[in-house]
Amino acid sequence: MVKAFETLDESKKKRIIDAAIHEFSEHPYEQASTNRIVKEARIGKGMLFHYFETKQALYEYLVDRALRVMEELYVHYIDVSEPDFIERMKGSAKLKMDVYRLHPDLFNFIGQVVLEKESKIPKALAERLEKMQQDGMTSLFKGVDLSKFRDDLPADEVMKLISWSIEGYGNELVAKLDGQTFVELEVDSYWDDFYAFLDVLKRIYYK
Amino acid sequence: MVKAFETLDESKKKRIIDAAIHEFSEHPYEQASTNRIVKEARIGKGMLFHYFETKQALYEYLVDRALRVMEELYVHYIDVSEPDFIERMKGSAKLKMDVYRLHPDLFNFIGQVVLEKESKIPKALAERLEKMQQDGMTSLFKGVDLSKFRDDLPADEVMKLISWSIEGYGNELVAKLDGQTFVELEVDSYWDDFYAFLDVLKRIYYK
DNA sequence: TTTTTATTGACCATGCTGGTCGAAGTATGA
DNA sequence: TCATACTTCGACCAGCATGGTCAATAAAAA
Repeated sequence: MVKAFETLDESKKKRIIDAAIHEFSEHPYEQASTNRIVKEARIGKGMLFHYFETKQALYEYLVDRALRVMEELYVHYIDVSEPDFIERMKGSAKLKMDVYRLHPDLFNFIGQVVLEKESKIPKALAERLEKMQQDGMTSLFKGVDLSKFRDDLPADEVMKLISWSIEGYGNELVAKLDGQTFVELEVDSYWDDFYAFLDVLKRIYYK
Repeated sequence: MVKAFETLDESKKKRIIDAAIHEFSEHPYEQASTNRIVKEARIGKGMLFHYFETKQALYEYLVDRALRVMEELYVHYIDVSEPDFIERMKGSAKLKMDVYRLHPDLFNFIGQVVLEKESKIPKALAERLEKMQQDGMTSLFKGVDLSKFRDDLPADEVMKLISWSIEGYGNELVAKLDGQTFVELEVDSYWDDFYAFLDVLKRIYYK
């Protein structure tokens, strides 16, 4: 039962969750292996199935947990009051980065859950996931001060163009950094470059 | 031996290649199943291993073939003489679409090959693949008439921004069309929209 | 008819799967 | 000290899918 799991050593609990999230973030549900999970978590196979009745139960526990973490973060940290679109995107990028630093595997895990063709999660969870995606979308685009945009283009087109540009910038950065272990000091300079890039976007898309 | 395979009925040969490419485009090497391949190709298991000694040999044959097709297409159809960057991107998008229409699974297959972590292909093939990616990149960016660009931004930044915008546009379109079977007639209107979008980009990034 | 070639799919050893369970270890309490 | 309860382990299970083989057959050629 999950009860037994909840009253566990905090560190062992973390080890198990991390191992499981890691496994499920790298393989789709069917391919994810409970054997690898217990190995990485350094526990016996029996324990995992003592805490969680089935692989499926473990998976649902993880999805619920991941959603909880994300909901928490989004509610607390997203600044919907910022009317400047690009500034809002900046905040969102920072949030994303923070989450990534705090929970490296969480993003990929949720990504896998979304990708899953035949959804392995019960309807209630699926709906929470959907809602989160929806909310994330609207919180980025709603209540923006459109008057700042150049007015030879529809505002929604401008916002799309800005998002795509930022996305492209991010992808390029990730590709460039891939494999590198980046020193703390350098990080700041990456942010500075990013801010400069955002200023370029302002010059292009703002009045 | 491959010899036997080459002298095969053209239609059966195609059935086998298509089935194999399909399988390898949907699963990474290890997960791809020879059983599914022979089933889809409607041949006995024995035949596959009569034509190709091992799964690995089949895989290499397919990679070689895919590279050949792509090299052919790129050489014949890319217009490196077009100095207008956005027009060149337009051509590239059209080419991509044509290839996709002609060989739907080929793109995904090559994608899988590139993704493969521990490369399953011998060095010679890997180098050809690398070269193709390199060439594709340079053929897009080399010899462009930079004087058309607005001059308050470095030319390479402009080109990146344009590429990212087009990529974003494409992704959105694909997401929107996902699952729909699109009628021939509608396709033209999608292209029209795309051309209009390219004009917007010209307005933004050209003098 | 005989010989050669093309083709099949049942079969094999192997390896991994989610899940079980008896046993051994540890803590608690009398 | 002994007995009871709770953890923890990993060998083990049946099931399934894998890449690859090969004896048997069908088709074609001689």
